Amino acid sequence: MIIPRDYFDRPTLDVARSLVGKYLVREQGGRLIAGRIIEVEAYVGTEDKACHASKGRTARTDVLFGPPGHAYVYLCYGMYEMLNVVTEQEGFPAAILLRAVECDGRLIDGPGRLTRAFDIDRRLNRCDLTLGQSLWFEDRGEAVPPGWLKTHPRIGVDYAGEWAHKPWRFRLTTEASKPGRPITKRALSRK
DNA sequence: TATTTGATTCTT
DNA sequence: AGAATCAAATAT
Repeated sequence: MIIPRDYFDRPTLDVARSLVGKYLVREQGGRLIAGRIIEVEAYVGTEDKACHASKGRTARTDVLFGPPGHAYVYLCYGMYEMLNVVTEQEGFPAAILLRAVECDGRLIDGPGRLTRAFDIDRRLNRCDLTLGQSLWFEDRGEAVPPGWLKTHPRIGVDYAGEWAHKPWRFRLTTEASKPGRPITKRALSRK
């Protein structure tokens, strides 16, 4: 089921939590690629100093103030495209950064790697992500086991003072990163 | 108009 | 620890 607009028209932290375990799907020229969402970060309102909207409504941040369910894609560090989905009602700027997905058993870990793997760039900025065209989210009915969703501080936002400490990063514990599975010689030689 | 700075990743 | 690389924000 394609995730509809009203799903994103809710408190951003709620959306972020529930988005983990859902799927990000990319379609272009007949090629379809889908990844289970493993890690996201929430950016909430003008008060949140880590949120780009804290600088006010500019040409760049305008989309954050718009209706939910649209893409906010921007260039970071001159080389990496960052994919976000806008949340909450029109007029309230907030979004969720997609940081990691699991694709065919492979972990694509890092927002820049994710957009590269899915061939996402600024051409998709302001795109409607609820139409099932080019890029959308799917609920495939896979429940996240209780206790497997962990919160952490957001990454790379030290400049945001107090706001940098908020546990607004959400990550799903995966088989690969599960504790209690020490690497053995046998595992290493297995390949 | 000039300089600084990132919601990062890769190499040394 | 530093480079790559550039648009947006900030300083001048």
